Amino acid sequence: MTTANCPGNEELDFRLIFGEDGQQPPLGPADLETDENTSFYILNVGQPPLVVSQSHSLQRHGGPPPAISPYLQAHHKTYEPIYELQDSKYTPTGVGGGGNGPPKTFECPSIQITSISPSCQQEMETSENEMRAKGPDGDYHDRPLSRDHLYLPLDHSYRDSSLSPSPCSSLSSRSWFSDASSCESISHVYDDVDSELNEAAARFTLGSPLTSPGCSPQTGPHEEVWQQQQQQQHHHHMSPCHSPRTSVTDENWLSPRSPSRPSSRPTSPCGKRRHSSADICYLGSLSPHHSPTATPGPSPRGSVTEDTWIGSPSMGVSSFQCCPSEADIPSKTRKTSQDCSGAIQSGKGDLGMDDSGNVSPLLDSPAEEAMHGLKKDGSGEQFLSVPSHFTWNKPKPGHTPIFRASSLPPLDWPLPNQYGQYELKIEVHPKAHHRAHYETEGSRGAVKATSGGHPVVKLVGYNEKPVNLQMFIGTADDRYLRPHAFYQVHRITGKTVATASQEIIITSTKVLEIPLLPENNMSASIDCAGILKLRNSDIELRKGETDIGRKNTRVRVVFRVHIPQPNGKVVSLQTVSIPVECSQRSAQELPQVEKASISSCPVSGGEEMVIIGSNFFPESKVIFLEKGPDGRPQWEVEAKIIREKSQGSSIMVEVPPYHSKTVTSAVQVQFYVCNGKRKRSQSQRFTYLPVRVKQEHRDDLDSPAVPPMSMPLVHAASLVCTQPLSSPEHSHPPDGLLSSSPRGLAAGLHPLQAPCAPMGSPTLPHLPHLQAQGLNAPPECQMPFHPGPAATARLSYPPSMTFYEADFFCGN
DNA sequence: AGGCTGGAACTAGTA
DNA sequence: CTTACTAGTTCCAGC
Repeated sequence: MTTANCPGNEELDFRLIFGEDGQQPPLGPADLETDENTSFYILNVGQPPLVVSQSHSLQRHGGPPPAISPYLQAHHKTYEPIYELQDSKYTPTGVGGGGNGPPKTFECPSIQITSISPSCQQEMETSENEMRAKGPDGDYHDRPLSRDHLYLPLDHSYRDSSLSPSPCSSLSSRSWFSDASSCESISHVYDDVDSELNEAAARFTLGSPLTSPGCSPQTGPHEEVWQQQQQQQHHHHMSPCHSPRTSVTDENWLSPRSPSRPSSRPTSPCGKRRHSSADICYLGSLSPHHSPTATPGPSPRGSVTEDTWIGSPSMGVSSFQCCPSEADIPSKTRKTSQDCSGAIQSGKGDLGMDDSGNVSPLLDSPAEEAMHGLKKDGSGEQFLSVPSHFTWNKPKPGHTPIFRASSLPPLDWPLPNQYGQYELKIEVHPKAHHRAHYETEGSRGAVKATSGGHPVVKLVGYNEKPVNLQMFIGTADDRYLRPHAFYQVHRITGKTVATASQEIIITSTKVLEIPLLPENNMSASIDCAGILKLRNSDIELRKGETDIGRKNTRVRVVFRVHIPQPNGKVVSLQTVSIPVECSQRSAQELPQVEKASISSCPVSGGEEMVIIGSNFFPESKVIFLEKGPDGRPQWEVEAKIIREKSQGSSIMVEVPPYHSKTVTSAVQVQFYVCNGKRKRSQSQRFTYLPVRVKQEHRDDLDSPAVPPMSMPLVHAASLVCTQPLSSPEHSHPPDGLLSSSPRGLAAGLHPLQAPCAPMGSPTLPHLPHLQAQGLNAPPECQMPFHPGPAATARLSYPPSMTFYEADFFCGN
């Protein structure tokens, strides 16, 4: 969807599409309130409440419509056709569809392009013919596709195509999206569907996956759903497209690759596909033998069946994203951010498009922009960034995490980890390294904890009945937390796995659902979740994908729960793990900072700071830097390493003096450990304090009220004076700044005086987006948070020295 | 036999 | 244009 640099393509003028300023059109999903009064998912209200068919393909093959989780359904944001059960309970409805009367969905804010690249026309015609061939009885409408409309990918087309069994897909979504349609129609539809929403909410409460499969053997909607989900999985296993390596697992089924690819190493001996035009010009082809993505050949893994391709939610859009122009080339490899400030660089992240294309929360604060800028600075990686004036609506600070059961928040929607008496906490965090496996590999096992066990997640404050813990793989960059484009959670099964789980797809992201049972104290050991790496080339070729895969190998594990409330609504909480490095190479080579002894010091510098981490070598350097608004370093200095007090897992440095001694407020800078060119740790935040703040800060640091095991994070102290709290949406603090104890902040306390709340604790309900950025600290500091005893002993650190968790700021 | 691991070969892309 | 390097992906072998 990147259009800024599409010579062969007609440029999209988003200002025209979304109105001036890039504002989204009225009633765009993200624009809708999420409170009790409205739903930002109104677009899906027309969907069948409980069971919907998942994919075109399944239907096309005459198979029964597999069930999907109500969660899944609820998450289907719907720029999609309405489906009706195949057994004549449901058939696609929508404009031109088999339904009589108007569709009960809302037109999405799809982007329409008023021309089509000639190079794609032929394929378009082919596709069109196929579409027509389906006829009204099929999933497609006989209404010819409008060539005058190019439906850009809603987002994550790869995942949409490959992952989602969602009914949302689809071809019909194009037809359904009438030429004449617009969001204007929402208003009159909404009234009609409101009651349906309520109904769906009621059903959710009764029959949602909140009831785990392992729970009471009651029959009912939930059990039905579970069974249907099992059937669904079974169905996929019965897919005609089997992997030569393994059976068709969910993973395979979710694979983006076309079944027609002859080899898992499709092109070069190493399977690297080139971004050739031949690969690129796939658009418009709806042939089941042609991947909607650029993958030219079949996958031996049989990853994606014809069914999944056809039924993929993005088919309705991505396959018609014509124009094999530069837009098809991995846009991340282009350094455009500087050049096209006037043009919109689109894509999931940058435009704030969420998984299904919804305009989603986009953090657009100055700080956020600064963070965007930070990326540009990287040596070699220049990420497309969002011009500051293209800021979509985002969740309003202060939103409560209360949602209708039928309109659960998108996966990239910020959620607190605590609300009221509820708290979702990660009691044991995953290890900082987990080598993800490729599709061409076997599983590399479940994510483990440092202790050797597995991550443990617990829901505190609710013990009434089972709820499902959702888990997915999120990003770990400096932008807002969202599903990771290049990694998916992978369900691990086997005798070594004790925790039940099931996979569902939520807007093209694989989500593992794990029951939290009262008998287990609403706690679960996550021994059933591995991480699958998707090939960068597959992802980057997606339309609309702006995340770059290269060196984007860090993830965070995201956990969510939706706690049912008596009123039929749910409280949605989310917590995220520490960043997890998933690359073999990176894990071996990149230095990693786990914690530091101090988070700040006076501008005069000179204090000793011990950095604890891994992959520290004698040649390692510690660099302090400050970046300007454009993300470029304005000040950079190497800290003096005290070699005699450094060793393998720790480095002691002398904090260099700040370049200006006259600052009147705290200054946020960064430091990182560098093992050489391109071998940097993640940047860590550090704060230089003006003199007047110093004493106060030191007092706090020395305060015995701060228990070693529950130490606020490194940057906590920096929050004191740097960011106004009154309007975080307007003065978005940098990520690290978000991590201070909201509890303390909310209470007006110095962060270090506050109890140790997880970073981003929802006790600051007006800062939900902060937590969503994923920089909340390990709630209970499972990481070695206390002063490392060994290190302390060996290196004779001051007894009072306390280490602060690295905040894993990714501002490289 | 199959899953899990660690290691490394190999290649495309980049500097 | 060539070369060296980097990082991603695949394969192999062992447990």
